Amino acid sequence: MSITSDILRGHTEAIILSHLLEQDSYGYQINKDIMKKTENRYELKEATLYSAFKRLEQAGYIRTYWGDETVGARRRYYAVTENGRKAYQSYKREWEEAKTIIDQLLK
Amino acid sequence: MSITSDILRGHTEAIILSHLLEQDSYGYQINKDIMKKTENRYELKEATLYSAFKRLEQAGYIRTYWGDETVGARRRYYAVTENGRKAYQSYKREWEEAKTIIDQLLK
DNA sequence: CAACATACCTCGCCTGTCAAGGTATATTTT
DNA sequence: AAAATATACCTTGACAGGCGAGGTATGTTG
Repeated sequence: MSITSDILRGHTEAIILSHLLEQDSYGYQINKDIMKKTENRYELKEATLYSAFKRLEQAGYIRTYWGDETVGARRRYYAVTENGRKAYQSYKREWEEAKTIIDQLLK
Repeated sequence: MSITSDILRGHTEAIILSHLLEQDSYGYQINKDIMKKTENRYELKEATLYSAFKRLEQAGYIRTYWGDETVGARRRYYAVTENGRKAYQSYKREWEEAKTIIDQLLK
C-alpha cells in the first residue's frame, strides 16, 4: 500500500457505497475488489471495513442479508438503500468540492 | 464551512507548507488567508493549525522566529526549511495519487 | 468603557483507522 | 491424515488528528 490512510480517511463510506451500487457484495469480497481496482495501491483494512458497515447500516444507507451458500463459509451481503443512493450522491459532490479546494490550496 | 473535516484531514500540513512557500507568515494570518483563498468554504481551525505547527516544527519542516512589531500584538512567524520543501513535494505527489485512486473508486 | 479585532496558546473530547486477536468452514499441500 | 492456506465472519483497544471551549495580552473603534 502506498497511500497513507489519513488522506483516504473519510472516504471509506463513499467508496463502499460506490462499490455496492454496482452490485450487492460482502465484506471479504469488497476488500479484495478494492485492492484489485487500485492495483494494490490501496487496501481497505477489514477492521475499517466492518466499522464502516456498522455506521452505514445505522444511518440506514445499507441493509444486509445472509447469502444462501450451500458450500463454503456463510456470507453477509450488503445492499444500498434508497437513502444510501442519495447519500452517495452527496458524498460525491462533497468529494468534488474538496478536490477543488485542496487543488487550490496546494499550488 | 461546507467541507467536512474528515475529508480534509491529513492535508493540513501540506496546506500550511504550501502557503508558507509563498511567503513566511504567522498563525492568525494563515487562518484568515485560507478562508479568503477558499471563499469561506474551508476554515483551518486555530487549534488544528497550532497542533500542525508543532508537528511540522518537530519534523524539522518549518522554523519559527518572532516578528519585530513595534505596535500591535507580537507575531510568531513560520518559515519552510529545506526539508520542508522536500516534504511538500512528497505531500503533493501523495495527493495526486490519492486523487487518482479516489476518482477511480467513486464512479 | 465596552465591544471587537488582532494575536498567541492549551486541554480534553470525539471519531475514524487498524493491528492484533478470535471463530468457523473448505481446500490444498505435505 | 495432518498441516497449511484460503475463504469468510467479527471485536477490542490503542492511536492520531481535528477542534470546541477555554484562556491570555494588546490595540482599536463606537
